Amino acid sequence: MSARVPTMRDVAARAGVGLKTVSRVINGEPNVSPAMIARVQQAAAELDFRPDFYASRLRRPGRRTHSLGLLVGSVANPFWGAIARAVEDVSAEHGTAVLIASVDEDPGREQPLVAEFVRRHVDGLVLTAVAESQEYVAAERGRGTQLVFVDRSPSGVDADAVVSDNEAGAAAAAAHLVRHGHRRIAYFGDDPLIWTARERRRGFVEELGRAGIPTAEVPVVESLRDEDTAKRAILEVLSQPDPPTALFTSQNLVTIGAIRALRELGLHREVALVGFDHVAMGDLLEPGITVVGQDPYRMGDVAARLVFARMAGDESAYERRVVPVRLIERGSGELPPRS
Amino acid sequence: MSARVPTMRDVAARAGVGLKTVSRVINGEPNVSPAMIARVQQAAAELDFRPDFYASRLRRPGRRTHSLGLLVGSVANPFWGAIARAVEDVSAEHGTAVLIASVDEDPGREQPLVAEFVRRHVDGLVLTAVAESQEYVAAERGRGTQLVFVDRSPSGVDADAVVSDNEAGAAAAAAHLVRHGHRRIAYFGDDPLIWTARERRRGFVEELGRAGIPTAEVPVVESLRDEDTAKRAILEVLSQPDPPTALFTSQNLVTIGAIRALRELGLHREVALVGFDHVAMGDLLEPGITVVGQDPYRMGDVAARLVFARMAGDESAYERRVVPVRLIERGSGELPPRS
DNA sequence: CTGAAAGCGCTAACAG
DNA sequence: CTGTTAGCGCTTTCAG
Repeated sequence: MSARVPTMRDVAARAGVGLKTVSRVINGEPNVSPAMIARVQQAAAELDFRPDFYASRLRRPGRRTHSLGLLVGSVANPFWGAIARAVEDVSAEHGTAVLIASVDEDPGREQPLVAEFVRRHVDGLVLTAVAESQEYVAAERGRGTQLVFVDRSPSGVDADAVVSDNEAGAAAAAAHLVRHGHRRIAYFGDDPLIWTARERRRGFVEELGRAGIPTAEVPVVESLRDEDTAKRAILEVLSQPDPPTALFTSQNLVTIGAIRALRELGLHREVALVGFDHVAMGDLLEPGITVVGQDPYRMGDVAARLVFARMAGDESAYERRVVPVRLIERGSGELPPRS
Repeated sequence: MSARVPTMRDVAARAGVGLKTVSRVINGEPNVSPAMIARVQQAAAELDFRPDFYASRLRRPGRRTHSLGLLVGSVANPFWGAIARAVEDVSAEHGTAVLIASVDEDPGREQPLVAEFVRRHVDGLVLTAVAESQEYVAAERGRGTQLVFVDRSPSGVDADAVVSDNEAGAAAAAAHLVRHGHRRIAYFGDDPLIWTARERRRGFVEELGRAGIPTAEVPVVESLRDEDTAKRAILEVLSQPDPPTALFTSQNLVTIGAIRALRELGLHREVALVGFDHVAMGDLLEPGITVVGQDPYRMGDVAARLVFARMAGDESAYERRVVPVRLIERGSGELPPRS
């Protein structure tokens, strides 16, 4: 059923020339007479010949596949979608194809997915670290695969990483709430196994400490990984005696859970809220949602350019590039504490 | 700098066996003594040998690369993100890698991106049609590449396609607004070059006709491709004398533009709105946004399963699978006409 | 300028 | 059960 595909040999036969001449023409190598070029091109066109990308790779020095492996949390999440799009765009500039995979937050899937990329001989990797250690990548690197981590710093290995300024952003959120008069501020975060979650918690709690709030007394709820768990946790905290007057949510799904919880209790104009990362339409809600905005497209862009630089031979020291974040006031974070 | 990678030959030498024996062990072929298996596996482990995926493909019947090309509008858009995620998930079940690319709405990019996928010998393609004709895919199919279109039906070629029930959804929106008493209802849509935009307009306008509204009098504004253009167009229509009492927006970005325009004019509780496709947080706005909800994950899932069936040899007639949509009432679409 | 020979890393086909 | 030989489609090397 699947038709036989013409090879270079077929083209050579049809054009009545040697195999190597066809190879020269197809690859645009010099030192071929115009007449030959024409004959070969015609024969190739007549057969609709397409060179076998992977066969040609086999004998070429460097053996590049001009492809790149991209491991994201989940493409279905707009945050990762923006990162993916940036990586795609930069890759397109370099004639490089992008292989994509989503790990979710399953540590066990990270290494197999990376191994799969490597098996396919990608030239570079843009990775999201979800496992406890990324030590295993050393072996891949030893084989000449360049790699960079995005969004989260790796453990157990020295490598390039492009991350948001998580700590500063969370600290800014804390300072903002304190400035608006809050003292009882609760933290709702993702799984502390995730690097960003730890950074944000640290930035947040330490800033409260600097503001003179005993850090031991800050309510901290963690391991919230979806809207629903977050919503339930927040409902519970708010229904206890002497509840917090302000909330900080360390991630967009948690922020959405908080919004839903506050609405359900009718407290969305009473309890202040600052979220880390954008929430869609956050400016159109009542009140608008104050967030620490990240720039995922920028992160993806920087990360991709970094791998391409490495692939081009850049051997300077590994670095951590920090992409700034920005507190965006939209109402929910400027609510005063309830009497 | 990039280290030399061990080959099967190296493993054979180290284990003191023939090349083919190593091949057998690596591929789990039968008829190898346990002792041999152990020796080979140890040698392979010591060298951290990994078979060359593409070299092995070369001599294998079928020549499968176990990879799939996915062309979406843009991964940065959650609609396509969900489709991409579904395709990824199904592909993972089949041990197949996903190559991804975004076309935006640039008709000129479609064919080159598909050609690039084909050049890399993907086994199958999941495609979004943005060019005027998809006739060119016939050549690819002739080479044994299976393909399916998603979201939009192709032109000029008979092929599998998975689409939303655009016409019925748009008609349902029109009927809903009529039922709530509206007669002057405006349509705001995307570029009519896009198949879905045409289908939705047709479904919408024809339903109004059936309701006895002269279709020639229905205000139709098209070619709105982003929030901003949409917002401006809607502001303009609403500021004219005798403005519509209800709006239908045929796409999520246009819907968002409409929401912004209505807010700016303070008319969000006066003018009814039904949008096609989900808008994030649409249920939390005031009023909630009534939409015709699509199921992009489902579309991606069905499309992916269809290509895999084709790749497995299914040669039944090409079909168009229609994924149902659902009108979700949330407030904005149930507003009565202003006096 | 052109082409024949060798070989990339691996698997199929065929002997032992 | 094991190994040898040929060859996948192409590029390199090297000789005309």
